[in-house]
Amino acid sequence: MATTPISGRQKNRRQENEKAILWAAERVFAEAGYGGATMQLIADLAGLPKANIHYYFQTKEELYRRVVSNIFNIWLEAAAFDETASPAEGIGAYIDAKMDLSRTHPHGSRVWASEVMHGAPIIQDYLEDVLIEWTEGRIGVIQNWIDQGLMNPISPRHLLYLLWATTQHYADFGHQIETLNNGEPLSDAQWEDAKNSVKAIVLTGIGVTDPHRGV
Amino acid sequence: MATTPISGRQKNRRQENEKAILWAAERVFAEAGYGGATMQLIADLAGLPKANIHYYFQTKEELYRRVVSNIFNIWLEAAAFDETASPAEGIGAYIDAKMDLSRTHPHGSRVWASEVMHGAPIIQDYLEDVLIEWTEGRIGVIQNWIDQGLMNPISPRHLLYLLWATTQHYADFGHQIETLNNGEPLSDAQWEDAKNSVKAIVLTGIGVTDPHRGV
DNA sequence: AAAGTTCTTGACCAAACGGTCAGGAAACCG
DNA sequence: CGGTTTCCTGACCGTTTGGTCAAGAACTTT
Repeated sequence: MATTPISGRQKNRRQENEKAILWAAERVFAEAGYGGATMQLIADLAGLPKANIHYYFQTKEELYRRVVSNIFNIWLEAAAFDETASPAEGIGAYIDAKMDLSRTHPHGSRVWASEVMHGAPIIQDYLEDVLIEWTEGRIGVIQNWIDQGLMNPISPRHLLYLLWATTQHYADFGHQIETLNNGEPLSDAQWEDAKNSVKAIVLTGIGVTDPHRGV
Repeated sequence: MATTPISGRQKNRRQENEKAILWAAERVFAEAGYGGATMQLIADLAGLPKANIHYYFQTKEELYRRVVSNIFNIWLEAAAFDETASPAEGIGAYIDAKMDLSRTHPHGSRVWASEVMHGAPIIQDYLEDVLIEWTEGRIGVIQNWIDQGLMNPISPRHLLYLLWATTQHYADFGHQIETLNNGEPLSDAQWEDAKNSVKAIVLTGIGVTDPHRGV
């Protein structure tokens, strides 16, 4: 009775090992890039022999693809906005959500950025399917807001690019930001400051003022 | 007399070869990352045997360092703003200049982004010396504008980050933007559109309106 | 034209890479 | 328990990598 014979012990182990490998792979791919990452480094960080990594993920590319698609799904699920909200609420909440993602998932953001920067050789299909559809949906929402006179008539597409660029910058260029912050990571207060600054510029820029603040 | 025996023929050749190698290296590093780039690929693209590359640049790291520092210098020289201009003129021109750089030097921008994203292992000294100084100077300029009441009191630092992020996004994520543009590169008109959209959001966002346009 | 310097290059390493495999250990199931 | 499947891993392999080298070609200088 000391060792409770849990049914599905193997299944648990499998999940844990896959999780550990994906966790390690995300970090190694983020720090070294796809080409610079080695299966040995991933194995060491995951605390498993290299051959075991290949038992769960047959090739480096398969492992990488899993890492990238995980990130993409997190990003899609965690951050969206729809037409039920006002522009100030919708875009404000989107900025908050994406800034939080940059803080909690910086490695993932960097893997994604690296992949896109190098021409998206592995996940081009994601771009062409899911991302195009998502983007066109959001452009429609913003255009509706404009048509209803709820915000300035700026190009929805370029507004989206500005939002992506700015929020992800805090993850992708986190090292540069840290260097410009005396080598220290941003504190809680500094993250709040960053979020508020971005929201102040963008919400004013599109002609909606934060309803909870006078100027 | 058919072949004019130019003195310094070797010197010319040296310059041309170094130029060709740096040109090729910038592209290969941008497309494959530091780890994924191979000296053989660079050699092939430069049209020289691999051993010759090593004659001009002893190691891969030395070549890479030259590429990155070239980019950094172009970026510093081509884009700046000082207090002689108004915020609208200064920041507007800065956006124009950086957007143009993103269009004309996308590879360089990507190499720089990759390097910073992976923790700046090679050019950390640049970040700590030149970039910190440059940034603090620009923050001072913006703070002066704010103190004189010429623009809204937003955080100069986060405004800079937003400007860097947004303008460089058009180079670093150019592939994604292209995919979202039916696989076509942005046309001249679309680039103008992008520049105007960014300027419209940012200049309105900081409380200065483009003097040459009514709302 | 001879001597000296710089440049060029095919052939060649040692090291590191992604991936394989056989055979043993552990867990599951009847 | 015994049979079957799943999991684990040290040793190994072919390939590619960054880098070297020696011998010759090209250019410069005297």
